[in-house]
Amino acid sequence: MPRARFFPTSGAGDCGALPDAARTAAVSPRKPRFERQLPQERRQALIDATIESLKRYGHEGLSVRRISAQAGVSIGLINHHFPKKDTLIAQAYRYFNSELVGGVRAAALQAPAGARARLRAFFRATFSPPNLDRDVLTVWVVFWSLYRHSPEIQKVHGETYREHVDLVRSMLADLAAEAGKLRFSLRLAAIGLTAMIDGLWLEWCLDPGNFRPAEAIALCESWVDSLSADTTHVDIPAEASPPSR
Amino acid sequence: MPRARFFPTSGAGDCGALPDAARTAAVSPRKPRFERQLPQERRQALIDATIESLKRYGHEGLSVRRISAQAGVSIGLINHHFPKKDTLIAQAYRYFNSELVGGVRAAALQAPAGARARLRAFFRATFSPPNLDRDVLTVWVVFWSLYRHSPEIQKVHGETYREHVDLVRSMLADLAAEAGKLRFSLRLAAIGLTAMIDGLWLEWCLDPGNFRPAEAIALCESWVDSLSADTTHVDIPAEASPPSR
DNA sequence: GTCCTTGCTGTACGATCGTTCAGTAAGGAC
DNA sequence: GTCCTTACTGAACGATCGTACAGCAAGGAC
Repeated sequence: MPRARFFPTSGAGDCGALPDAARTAAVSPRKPRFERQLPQERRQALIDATIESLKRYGHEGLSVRRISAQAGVSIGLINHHFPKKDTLIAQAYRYFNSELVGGVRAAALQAPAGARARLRAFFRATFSPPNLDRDVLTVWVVFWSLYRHSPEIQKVHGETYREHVDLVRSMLADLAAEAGKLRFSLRLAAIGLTAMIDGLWLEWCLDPGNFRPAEAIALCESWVDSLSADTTHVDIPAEASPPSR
Repeated sequence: MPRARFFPTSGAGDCGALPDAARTAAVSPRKPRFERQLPQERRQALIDATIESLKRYGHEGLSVRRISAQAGVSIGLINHHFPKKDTLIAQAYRYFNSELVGGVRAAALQAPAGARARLRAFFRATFSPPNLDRDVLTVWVVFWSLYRHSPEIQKVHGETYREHVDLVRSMLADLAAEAGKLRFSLRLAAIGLTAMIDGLWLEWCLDPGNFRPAEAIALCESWVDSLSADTTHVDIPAEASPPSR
């Protein structure tokens, strides 16, 4: 799956109406009204158009008319390639998430060896484009708003979110192997770091004027510092129903 | 403004159709078809119904038909009390936010004296009902999805979010006065703590099985600990455009 | 060239949306 | 009791939604 394709150059958004010259004077090699594409490619183009439409119009960008206009195709083509609109939405959500998670994962993996270096690269990728983009929040929030009443969206969310947490946890596990016992259990440390990252990302997207990306990175690094500092281990009081994972 | 009114008992949701007995046999003291209310009270009832409708139906709960059904009134009444639907939505958002912020603020203010005690009460209020409720996220996400294209929502968000950040900052200022210099500037410490809180709250609402509220509180307390621990002060490298606040 | 597959178009349909408005009736003033 | 104000109802409007489907046409097979 090719990456870095979030801003498709294909969809012009003003398609559907041909220039007059092409209709009235049907002269010479007669330009075709549309181009056929392989189903697989057309489906990806529709997914790209869906994400772009959400970026532009927010929740109103979810309609088949907006999406088809963005993709430069007719309304009916969506139902030709996807049984229902919801199927397209869910697949767009999956693609959107996998692109973002894949980006930060790749940044972490190709960093110099060592847990701290990998974490640093991970933070830098998280707090820079294309991840740190207000449009990403716009799109994400629309998907979230479908969460409670769409099992498809729930399924996709569960899978991609797990990917993200596992990435964070594996890096913290490496850190623990290098620096000794952490202040929290690995599980809790991953939860806390994920919360810090998500919260900072959310705050920045809502109001980018509040702080600079470098400051967000410094806050994350500092939290990791305090994790591996050899203070007393914190024990959480047990309760009735301990979490399963 | 009375508090603890998030689950109005008024709107039954099945109103609109009267029982047959009340229509056909017009006997005796003839029950009135509806009850007049003061505009102020009816407006609040519609705001309550809006929030309840969003909790139940998510984004689909935004329609005037769902809201009026929830409130047990006719469709036209909404436009009788609010010029446009968006006005009702914005006012519901304001009320929703002020209730939640007001709750945690009250909890912090009536805690025993001392910065740590106030922060502890603040954390406990944040990570317990009615704040820690999946329905709250459902409602919030719908409001967020309107953010980018609604100046009204943006205005309300800016005002109530500022309230929240100011509350966090004042408590951290007290902490600094008691415990000496913090690891970060007051501004950055407030940003980090807010991020940790919001991130944990978000994670829990998306998947309550992941961790217990007590663990979230422990993570927050631990972060405050590391803030006031007298390690070296972290300086963030300056950049081109420093944030204004 | 002709044929055939099928990607693709675009109208049509019923449902639901936000808003309007003419009319009804609740309930206090008197 | 009568009158009057106005909270309230509910049908109707045009716009837009997701989906269905009959027909057009691109472009490879031959």
